[in-house]
Amino acid sequence: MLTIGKIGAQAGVKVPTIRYYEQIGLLPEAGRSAGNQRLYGRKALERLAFIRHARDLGFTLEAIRDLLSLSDNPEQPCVAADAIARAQLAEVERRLARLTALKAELERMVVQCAGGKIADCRVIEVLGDHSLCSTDHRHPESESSP
Amino acid sequence: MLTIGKIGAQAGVKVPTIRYYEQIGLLPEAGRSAGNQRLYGRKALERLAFIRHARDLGFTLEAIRDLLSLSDNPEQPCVAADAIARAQLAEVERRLARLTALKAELERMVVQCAGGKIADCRVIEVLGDHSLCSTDHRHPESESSP
DNA sequence: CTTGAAGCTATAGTTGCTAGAGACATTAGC
DNA sequence: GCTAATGTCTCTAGCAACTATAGCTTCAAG
Ligand SMILES: [Zn+2]
Ligand SMILES: [Zn+2]
Ligand SMILES: [Zn+2]
Ligand SMILES: [Zn+2]
Repeated sequence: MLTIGKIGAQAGVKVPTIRYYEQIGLLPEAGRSAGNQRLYGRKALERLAFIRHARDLGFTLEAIRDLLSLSDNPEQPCVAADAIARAQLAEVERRLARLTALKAELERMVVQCAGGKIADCRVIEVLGDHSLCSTDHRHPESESSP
Repeated sequence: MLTIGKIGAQAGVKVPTIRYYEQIGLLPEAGRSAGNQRLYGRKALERLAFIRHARDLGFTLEAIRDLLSLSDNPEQPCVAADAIARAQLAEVERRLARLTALKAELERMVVQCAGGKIADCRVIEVLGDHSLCSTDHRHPESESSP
């Protein structure tokens, strides 16, 4: 049996994050020691590692919740799991396309600026006027998460 | 003079977002009509469009705050503005690299799964074991070991 | 047996908004 | 002029997915 700090270190997840996962029902309530401290076994560690890995791959906690409940029923067909993975792939491809456009725009900005006064700064100028951009990088969506 | 809904439509920013920007000091407090409604002029519209464009390019509000205060001093050198843009470019490139690895991993997962039971699902299997991955796609910030 | 690290609960903060409630202002049609 | 529809006002709360703090209790090493 491992303490919360130990599985945290093993799975690469911070202690408060593990408690958070338990709080939102992603991890089952852990058993407790005589002194009320959480104790985990091998199954809990595997589950936590699964969550961590899926988070690393950009899945939302909601998607992970579904994946976990699927993986708890090994006899079911895996179509649903594959669909979640394909949706995540599509999402990653969307972000990739957007970031590629952003990169081009930012490169143009920094390359075109000759340095000098703010009044002549190409960065400031372009930021103030999208028509100076070379691509249509609009269409706002999550650009921040992973 | 434009109402909040009008500049919102012109700049492509939702009304509550404009009020939020004012609240956090990104936009100056707007003048008011006799009936206490916000009124905006051309300068405010330009400032809002600047913010919107910078957001579209992925800048944080904190970076935008700095860019705005720089652009308010046109005689200053633009080194600081260029540095912010280059930092943003670096950030975009970092995300791009990570998303590219993620895309490869997700593609591998969905391609390798033959369909069938969850017990044999490659998606579930790989999510449970990072050593089955072909790249090191892990999130850098989350990993800080002593 | 003491001390310091690790654990506990509970609350609040982060970022960049978005949604809702309930009251007031403005405008269009009649 | 009047009414109805829309627009705007303030305020609060909520989203994801944690992270940080405060003030305790418990555990393990020396
Ligand atoms: Zn410049
Ligand atoms: Zn642009
Ligand atoms: Zn499968
Ligand atoms: Zn992996």
